[in-house]
Amino acid sequence: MTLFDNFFKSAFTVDNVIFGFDEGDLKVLLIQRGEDPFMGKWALPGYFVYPEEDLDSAAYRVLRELTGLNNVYLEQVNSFGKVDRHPFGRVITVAYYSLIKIEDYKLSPASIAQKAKWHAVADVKELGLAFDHDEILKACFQRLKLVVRIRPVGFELLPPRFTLTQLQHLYEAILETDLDKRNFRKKILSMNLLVDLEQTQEGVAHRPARLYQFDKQKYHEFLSEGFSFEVKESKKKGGNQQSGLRA
Amino acid sequence: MTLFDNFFKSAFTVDNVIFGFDEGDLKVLLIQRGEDPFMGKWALPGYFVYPEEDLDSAAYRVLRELTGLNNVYLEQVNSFGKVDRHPFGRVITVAYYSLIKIEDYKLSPASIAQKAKWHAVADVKELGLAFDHDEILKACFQRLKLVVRIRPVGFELLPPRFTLTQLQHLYEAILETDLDKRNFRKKILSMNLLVDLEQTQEGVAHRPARLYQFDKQKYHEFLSEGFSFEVKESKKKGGNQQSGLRA
DNA sequence: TTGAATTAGTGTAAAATTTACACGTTGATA
DNA sequence: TATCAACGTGTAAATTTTACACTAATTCAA
Repeated sequence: MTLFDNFFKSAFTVDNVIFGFDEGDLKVLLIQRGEDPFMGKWALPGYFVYPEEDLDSAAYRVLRELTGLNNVYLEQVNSFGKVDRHPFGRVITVAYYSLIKIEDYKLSPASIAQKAKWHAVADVKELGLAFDHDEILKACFQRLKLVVRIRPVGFELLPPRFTLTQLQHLYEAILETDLDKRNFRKKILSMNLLVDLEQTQEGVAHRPARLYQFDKQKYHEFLSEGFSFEVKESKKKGGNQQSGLRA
Repeated sequence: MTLFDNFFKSAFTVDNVIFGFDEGDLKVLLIQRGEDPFMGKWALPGYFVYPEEDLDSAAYRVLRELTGLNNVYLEQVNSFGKVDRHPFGRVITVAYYSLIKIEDYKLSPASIAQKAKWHAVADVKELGLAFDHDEILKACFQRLKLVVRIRPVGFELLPPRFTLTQLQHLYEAILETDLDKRNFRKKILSMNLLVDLEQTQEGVAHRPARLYQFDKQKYHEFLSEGFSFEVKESKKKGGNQQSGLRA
């Protein structure tokens, strides 16, 4: 309550949906509120935007303080500003989502203080988050579903070495669907973004899978070329082109 | 300057990129600033968000006051909050874009007072907008390019009756590309959203084109079904599915 | 009245992409 | 050494996308 006095009638915050991937599940890092409103409830990590701070910087700050990580993928999604979304006053929040490698996450003082914990996204529906955070999570998850079709997000979410099955499970978790193994592999390998490490898993009670890593070089080429929604250039000199109209 | 005193150190605004389509060009409604900063420069219409007003409502209000229109397509895109984006203080703005039928737009007192004028989007680059409005316009235009692939935006931007060539020009303007006439028609007509009015243009100095209108019924079915990014359901009972991974 | 100008309207074949689908392989373990 | 569990692989059909060029309808000017 005290903080609000510093922020006039309305306040400006960022909330961050931090996605990770582990044990076949897409997860989100939540904190447990230690004060009213919504004491004891799970919520998205977020904080006020300082007067001399850009929005993106604020989102990075929240992420860094909680996870110790920086230089990760972070994207603004939407703003949420319903008049009554915070019971104590007018609070407008800008929602971000970020993708991190869950194994890189270490318990920080902030994460302990805020009782941060990973939750499977699928389980959060029943949990019921504080404020309008269910809605924010939904919007960010939706956005991730879009982005996964354009950007190879595995690079951001998986450990350096991974199997194709792990990658497939990641896509299945994000898209909330089953994928055909052979078609998935065909597609992914045809993108030429993966390097076959010619190593195999160890210590699994079945045929061990090959390990792959992302080709960082090609990944960045990929992003700079084909991004910003490919309208394929025609081969003709005249520049006749054709659009999908519907993907 | 006086207004800022009412809004403490930081202020929240909405800015609205109002798109229209006319004479083969995608246009945007700009106002000419009558005061500092950026006096005389063109800018996006926008205004402060009132304390008791939702963000969307504020965006609608800006749109309504300027155009007299309501019940149009309006979508939030992003927030812009760089510390120095406004020379007089911290102003965080939420950007919206809306699609209107340019022929429905009537001069309002507000549009006269603010010297509102339609500009071809292509020409705005050279114009140079106030604040970071070039960036905002770019983000909204980009978003429109995405949305046009999923949602038949012609419904929002064209007059009730139109020719297929007009529709094609609209898509070409948005996608900034040329489309093949036959392929375009094939695609559009296969969507089954158009009604052939069995009328033709009049008063044109060439073969007159057929007129079409959107089938409002099917348009709404279309939006409720296939929207929110179609992951096609498999025909199998088991639920095996296949994604594009890359549109 | 005629032909020149201008835009409308139409189909097909090749290429590329997507989809559906099943079984032998490998290594661990009991 | 047999069983278990997940790995890894190819092909054919269906669908979608792409490339491409001429005739039709109307106005206008000679």
